[in-house]
Amino acid sequence: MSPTRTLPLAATTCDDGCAAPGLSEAQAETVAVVLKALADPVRLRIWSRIAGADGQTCVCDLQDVGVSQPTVSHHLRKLREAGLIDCERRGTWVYYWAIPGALAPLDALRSGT
Amino acid sequence: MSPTRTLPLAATTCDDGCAAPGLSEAQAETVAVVLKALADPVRLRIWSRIAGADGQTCVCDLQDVGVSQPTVSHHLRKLREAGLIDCERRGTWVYYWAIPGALAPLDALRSGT
DNA sequence: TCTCCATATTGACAACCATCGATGCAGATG
DNA sequence: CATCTGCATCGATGGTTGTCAATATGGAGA
Repeated sequence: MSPTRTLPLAATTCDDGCAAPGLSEAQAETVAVVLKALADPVRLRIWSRIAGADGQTCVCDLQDVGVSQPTVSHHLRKLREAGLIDCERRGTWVYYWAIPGALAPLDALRSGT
Repeated sequence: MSPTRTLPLAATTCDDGCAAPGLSEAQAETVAVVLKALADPVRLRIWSRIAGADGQTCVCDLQDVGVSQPTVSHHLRKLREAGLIDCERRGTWVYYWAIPGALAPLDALRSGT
């Protein structure tokens, strides 16, 4: 209950003429999902190997990134939940590949809208 | 102390001929700094406004993103510590702008190397 | 069926993080 | 000098996350 103010007529804001709306809340949420999935050094290296591979990548080829086997599995699940990779089991081994266009949301960072 | 094994001759690994080195540990660390800074919906919206603005952006124009003023300040600090933005105080108000080329490390995601 | 191997899941724990209210600080203004 | 305002910092808190040891799962082979 503030008293009746009659004088907030002048400069309640700065005059930089800013009106840029930027990303919407929904857009930001979508992009953040991808960014969060990649925002870890270990996951980044795993992703770069899978995405940079010619075909598919066996999990057994990802065990030299410096963390334990369960941790690698944990990171693979995170990348899968973010829609960046998918996998298939063939016999004893499990193979992962990058989902095409999964990084498309990141284009929203490049400039407007 | 495992006993002398003489038979690990066959298939200890799969045969997908994978040899992709992917990002180095140092590279991953660098890229992850930028990704971590942007991997939050609120920071993303703040960044998109600052980076999308014509000139500089006054903090007072960033107070409508849905969090308290101290939280906005906290996010601005995170972005600054990550080298994405810089600021300057002019009189009563503080103005922020995007550091050119700050997103360059993200090019490492696009393909090889 | 019994064993072995590759991978996933579980449970626990320490570290980190986003958020807010309260407070501090620096210009501007009277 | 006193006060107001815009922004930053502090301290606390609940939630999330990366990590590992232990265990489960499921296919292959003896």
